[in-house]
Amino acid sequence: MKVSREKAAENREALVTAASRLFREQGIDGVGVADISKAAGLTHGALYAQFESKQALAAEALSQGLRRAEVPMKKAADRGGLGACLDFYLMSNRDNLAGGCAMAASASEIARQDVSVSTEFAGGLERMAAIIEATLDRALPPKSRRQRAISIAASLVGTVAAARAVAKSDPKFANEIIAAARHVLARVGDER
Amino acid sequence: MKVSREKAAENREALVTAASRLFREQGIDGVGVADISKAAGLTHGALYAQFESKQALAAEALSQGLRRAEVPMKKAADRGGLGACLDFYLMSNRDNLAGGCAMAASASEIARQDVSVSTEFAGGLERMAAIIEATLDRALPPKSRRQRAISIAASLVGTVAAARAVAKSDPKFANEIIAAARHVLARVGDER
DNA sequence: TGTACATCAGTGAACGCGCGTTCACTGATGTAC
DNA sequence: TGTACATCAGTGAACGCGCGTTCACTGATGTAC
Repeated sequence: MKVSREKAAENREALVTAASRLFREQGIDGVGVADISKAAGLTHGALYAQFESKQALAAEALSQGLRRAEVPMKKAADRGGLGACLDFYLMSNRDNLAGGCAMAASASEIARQDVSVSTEFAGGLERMAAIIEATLDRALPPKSRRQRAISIAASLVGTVAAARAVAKSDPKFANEIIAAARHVLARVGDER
Repeated sequence: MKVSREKAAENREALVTAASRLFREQGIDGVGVADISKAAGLTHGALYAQFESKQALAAEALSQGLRRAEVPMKKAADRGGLGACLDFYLMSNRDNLAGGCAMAASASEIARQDVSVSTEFAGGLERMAAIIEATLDRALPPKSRRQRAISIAASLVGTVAAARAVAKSDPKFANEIIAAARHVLARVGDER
């Protein structure tokens, strides 16, 4: 049956939020449309009334998930600089894999998705680099600042992805990877 | 029909090699047992005569792929130090995604695989860190050398995974990520 | 304001498809005598 | 060295299952008069 425009908008939001969470927990290929619809309290038919395809939902869910995660990261960066920003990203991902970074959760499967999903990933990485760049010494040449920021952003994503990959067999190694990144990447920002 | 022990060993090797290549090209979840068997010139039944499951094959394929890739990386590290080692890894992965690093190709889907696959990934990352550590200044404290090596290894994997993810929508950004990592990670090794 | 009706978000059965895995069978291999 | 036979790598049909997507239908919503 038809529902009010307001309710339909809520349902759409619920689908995006459920997809965002499930994709971060299990990756895009690891979650089916039935899982997502069920988590949103709807049937899969409703999903196709709102989105053209699973890929279209994936692009929107990735976008929402990344933009939401940027807010506290930006806050940490503004308050405590690069170190606080790195700490926030690495610690929140270590302690909460389910609610963690969507880029780290899906990096190596993006190439198999629609180009719109890749576009959202690229935008997320670009904005993450911008947050990091804002913490770097303003005396550094702009080119160097951008290089460092991009490299730190990609390294953070890779560090969390790698830590999660080894966590299944060797949780101590996973923690060692996170801790090493904390020390090493902070120095990348300080160095002249 | 039965084949000679020698031929059976060759067939097993062909399955592992085909799986290793296909997994690097398309990820573990992106390739089916039919694809692998066909690429090895066999039927899927032969795969199950040699391996207990797709997961068992995946673990062996990951192991083989990583060990083979370490040889030229170690050579580059021995000859040209950290810079040459980074260049080799980043350039060979940028120019040959299909034949590239199995860790970068599968990082974010490892958590969904059997623990044996995670174990192989962890071993590969550990050995990669060892190759990098051997290029670092021997005057540095051992703890710092290991931290740097692990962080660089995880960063390299993440850099290539991120570059591949954005390459589908923004190839120029992909190259920028690779180039930034070249400059920045080399300095992580030099810095006192 | 009240009535008639077109709209369309959501339901749930059904679609074809490819997945990983199983299994009865084949027939060359390799062993026992 | 030659013969008889057990072994077992490989074949290919079949299994159940879950996938993403489609579609006829429902019925409350929201519009037109």
